[in-house]
Amino acid sequence: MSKDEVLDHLLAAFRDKGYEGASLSELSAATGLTKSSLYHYFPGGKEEMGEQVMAYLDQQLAESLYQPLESSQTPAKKLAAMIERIDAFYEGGRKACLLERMCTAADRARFRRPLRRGFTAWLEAVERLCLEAGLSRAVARARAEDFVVRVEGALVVCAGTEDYGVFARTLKDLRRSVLARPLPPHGEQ
Amino acid sequence: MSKDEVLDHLLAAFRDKGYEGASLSELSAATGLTKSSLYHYFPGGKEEMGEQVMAYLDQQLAESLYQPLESSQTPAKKLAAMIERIDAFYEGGRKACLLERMCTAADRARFRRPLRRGFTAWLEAVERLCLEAGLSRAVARARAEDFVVRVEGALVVCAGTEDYGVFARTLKDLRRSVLARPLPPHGEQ
DNA sequence: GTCTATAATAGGATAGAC
DNA sequence: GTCTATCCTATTATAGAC
Repeated sequence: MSKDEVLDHLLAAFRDKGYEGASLSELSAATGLTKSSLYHYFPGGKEEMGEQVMAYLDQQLAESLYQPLESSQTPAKKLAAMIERIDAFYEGGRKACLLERMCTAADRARFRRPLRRGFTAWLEAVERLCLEAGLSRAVARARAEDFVVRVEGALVVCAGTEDYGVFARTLKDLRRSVLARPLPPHGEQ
Repeated sequence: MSKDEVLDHLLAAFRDKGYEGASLSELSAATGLTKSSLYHYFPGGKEEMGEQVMAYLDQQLAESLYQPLESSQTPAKKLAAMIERIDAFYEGGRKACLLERMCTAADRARFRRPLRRGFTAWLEAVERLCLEAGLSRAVARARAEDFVVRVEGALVVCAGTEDYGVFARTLKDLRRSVLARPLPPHGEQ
């Protein structure tokens, strides 16, 4: 079995159970490898597994989410494509976000940097797209932040309520609003 | 020590470390009680602690967040007051949400119901406020969902990036937008 | 109601054969 | 590279004294 296949299974396990919630026995079952074999791949034990899984996710997201944003398509089409990939990646809100799950274990120093890196890579990718669509730096930054905030929040609310319509509605609204021209503020009663 | 004081400390521990991440030793240290004393309060062990902590949170939120929404103030003032309490409760994004943390442990049947209950109570409270402000049922429902989604998402992004400005900006935008009259859609390039 | 002491188990990790 | 067998520690949980 290739390293990437192992990482795929570990990623799924950490994402479903959380870092502390996924025991070595479960990680062993998830990969089909014995604990000892896991230690062959990851001499640093569970922490190294978590670390490498985060690096693996980072690479996966760069390939499937961020690089397509650098293509020569229109910003609107690239936004729609990214949102579609996000929907598929999180299976319509049924799968949690690894980054969110790893926040719980952020007291472990090894995870703080990759965590921040994971979020900022995403934020910056969306911000670049907004800039390309002609939004100002300040608006682009705010829209990117709102985008990531709402995707993460929708995943949490889906997990808590088991109402996966939340994710669909959130993505639909983001598709509509992220690149829209900013409006002058209006009276809000 | 009163039961509520014990629950306060347990709530903080579960919120900071997550359900699996908070060991009995830590819960013991957090409360100042020995493990055995904890079992006196919670014969069902750690699961019962988690269960009762969720019920305790439910009651706290009802008192401090939802009941004030039933007062005779204007909707705008009640919204501002709730957002201020949310800001204080989560310490400007520095404290996680217990509900979010418990989602990881949702495979334990005992937590699924209180989790859903916790989220729906919040959703319904905001929805009632939106209705009171004259929004249609459909818009009120969507605004409430967006409200909870964005608060939860902002907490996640804060935890991941350690940039607590995200929480402040999210709350500021919610204060402005939640009760605003809906606009007719406009061309979005 | 709080403690000391201890059980029983599961967790993470290692040694060494093949 | 994968396995069996094993170690040590931490974890959840209980018994029983005060």
